[in-house]
Amino acid sequence: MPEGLEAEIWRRAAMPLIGRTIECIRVDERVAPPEIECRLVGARIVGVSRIGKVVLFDLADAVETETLGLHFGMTGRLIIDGVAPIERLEYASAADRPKWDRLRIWTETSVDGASEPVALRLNDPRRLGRVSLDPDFSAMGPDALTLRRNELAGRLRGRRLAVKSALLDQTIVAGLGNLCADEVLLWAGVAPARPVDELTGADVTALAQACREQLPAMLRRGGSTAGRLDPERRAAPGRCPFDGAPLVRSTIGGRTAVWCPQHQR
DNA sequence: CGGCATGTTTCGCC
DNA sequence: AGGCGAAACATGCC
Repeated sequence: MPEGLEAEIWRRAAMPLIGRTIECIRVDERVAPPEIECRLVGARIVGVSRIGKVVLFDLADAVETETLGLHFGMTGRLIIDGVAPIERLEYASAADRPKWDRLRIWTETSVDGASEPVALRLNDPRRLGRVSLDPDFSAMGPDALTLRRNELAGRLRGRRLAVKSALLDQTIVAGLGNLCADEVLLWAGVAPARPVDELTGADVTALAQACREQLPAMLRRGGSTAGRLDPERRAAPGRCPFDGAPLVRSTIGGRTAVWCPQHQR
């Protein structure tokens, strides 16, 4: 479930780390560069930002490194000072086993305490998440939360893939995952399998508007599972929350799409 | 036990 | 060459 909305929740939760110095690091070398330890110990966290689904820690005094990037994959979650801002990840284990920690960072304030909570833990059972140094975002599309109609139109120009596949392509729009993509299509009234070269100008406008209006609303309510198509409704598609027509489940781009054939065209 | 799952990367085919 | 779809990745859970 970690989509851009979850990354934004974690970014905000990580703000208290700003100003702290990294004292100790442990990584799972299968998902993180081994040199991270010698490069980052002694560095200071000077900012926390987000691009799409990636949380970024801006560093000062690190060795040949500006930024630490956290990619959560399908089941990664962030724990800051022992607190998980998102306790339950949909489709992921509810457990939090230490053996699933892929990155641990201790800072000076966290080493002090008797209980010694780790300042930052990336806990990921399925190990599809990644830790990166100075990640390259040159190909990344505009962020979904602030997407403008013209930005979307520009990124879709010359393409013919299904609109849902386009929304999930991070080089077209950054931050949307499977749940948010379905939610945006539901609000915009666009069928997920529609090829993008057949979309009208009004469709593109509606898609961008659905992103700008619905994604922040979902963020306030708790993330990508806080939409009209909640996980229960996805699992056993009931009726469309807008018009009551039976919802349909289909596979597009290898992912499950839930949509309403009545009003999504 | 088999099937399914939020994401990204890789492969092979036009 | 590059767009696109399918498969692969890894692993827990129902």
